[in-house]
Amino acid sequence: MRPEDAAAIRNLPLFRNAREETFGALVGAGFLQRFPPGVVLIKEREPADFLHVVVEGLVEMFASSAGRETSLDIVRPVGVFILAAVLNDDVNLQSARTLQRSQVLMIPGERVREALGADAVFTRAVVTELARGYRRTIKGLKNQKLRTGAERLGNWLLQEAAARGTNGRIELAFEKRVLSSLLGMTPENLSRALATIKMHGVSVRGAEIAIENHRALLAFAQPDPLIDAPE
Amino acid sequence: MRPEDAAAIRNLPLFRNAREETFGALVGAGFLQRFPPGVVLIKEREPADFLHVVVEGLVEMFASSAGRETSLDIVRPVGVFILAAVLNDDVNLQSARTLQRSQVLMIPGERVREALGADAVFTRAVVTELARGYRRTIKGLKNQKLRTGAERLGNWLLQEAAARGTNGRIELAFEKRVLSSLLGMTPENLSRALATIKMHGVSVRGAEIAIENHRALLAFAQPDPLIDAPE
DNA sequence: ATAATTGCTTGACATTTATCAAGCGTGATA
DNA sequence: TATCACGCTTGATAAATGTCAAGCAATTAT
Repeated sequence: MRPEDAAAIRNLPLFRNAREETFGALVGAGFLQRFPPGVVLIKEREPADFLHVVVEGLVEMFASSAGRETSLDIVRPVGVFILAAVLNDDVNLQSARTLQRSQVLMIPGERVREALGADAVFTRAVVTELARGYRRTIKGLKNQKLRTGAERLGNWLLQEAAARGTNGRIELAFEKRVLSSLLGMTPENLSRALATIKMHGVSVRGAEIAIENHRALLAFAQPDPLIDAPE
Repeated sequence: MRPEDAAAIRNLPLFRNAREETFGALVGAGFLQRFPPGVVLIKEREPADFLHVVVEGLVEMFASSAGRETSLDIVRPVGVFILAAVLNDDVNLQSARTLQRSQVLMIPGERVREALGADAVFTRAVVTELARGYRRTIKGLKNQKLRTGAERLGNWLLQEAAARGTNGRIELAFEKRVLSSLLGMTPENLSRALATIKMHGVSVRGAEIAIENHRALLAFAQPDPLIDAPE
């Protein structure tokens, strides 16, 4: 592991204030692996044996049922996934696959659960991280139940633009079909939603999306901090 | 507080193995209050000052945005709500209102956060409870994104019947409009979904619903443990 | 360079869900 | 008992979303 990667992981809220031995034990027991795009890292229904940390790249969380599939989250560096399943030593509710060439640190779940008993500061960080993930998911549920597809798209664009601080210019880091699934619609409907949203201050050319008229998009999307503010 | 109520709370996974002083400090600092039906206990957007424990009755968690409203969960005795917001000392993402005459224990959030540092066993229980709530919400999101309204209804009925062990006979404990909102549809559409589902082994008479043909309902609803199993 | 693959878009249509309006039935109230 | 209020149901219609099919455009492979 490159020192800068170790530093980035150490800087995660989850590890930032953990004792040095805790961090060492967790990362020391972990495997840092590189994966090409499109690799399935974990499958729903299987036991959550490892806590995963996305060090580099991009990972899609998704789930299937009765022949349908949906994307639930995109994990960017440096982010963690299946923490809840690991802590409760339970099966995965989601699958994960790489969207780009990615580097992932896998820490044995057993070690994570051990660390809980040994390091109170780490435990407190786990509580905070879990609570955050919980609240993120509640926001996702509200987003899904209270909005139409086009509105979800509009708010997603506003969030992305705000997160990147790139003055309303967004370059999609993954396929539109993934975005459509994340937003809870079909690829066809994302195309149409993008067409609709062009009338509300957005321009689209391929993977390049730009918010030309911020005010107009705000009026259309009606963002709500209790759904859209980063958790 | 009646001794049997204290015992019921003590028996919550959250408190079961906590140290006696922890439990005493938390419950001692709390207020046990009775409310008639329809009372709003907490409002979204407001700081989460108290951890709430439903000792008796029934509480609906709901949220609004841009003029729309949806129900997110029903909390039964003995259940806890807004744990995540309390732990992160953040605002509520949901509102809560009583559906029946209810008895609610309110524990100051400050005390809960203090107890986190003082009692490792309690902290571990908080981690487990949070992880459980997290996973429950992910299941809710999958339910919403991967199914039609009628399918959600079918699976809700199967869950209820299984939870009560009442041989497929379900008596609704709250209005159908609440159920419709919980299932992510309008009251009108719940009526239609109930009509549809009569063709799949279910009979309805007012608030009395019965699964007459379990096999047929299973075939229609296609329950999935990764969505429907209790967490 | 050409061909083939792939993802995206568009159109036509079906299904699902929401909205608006009217009517029904039960339980509460006078 | 009669009336009223309320929640639920049903019908008609509209909006949102999904499906199927065809075509387009950019990228990849040959």
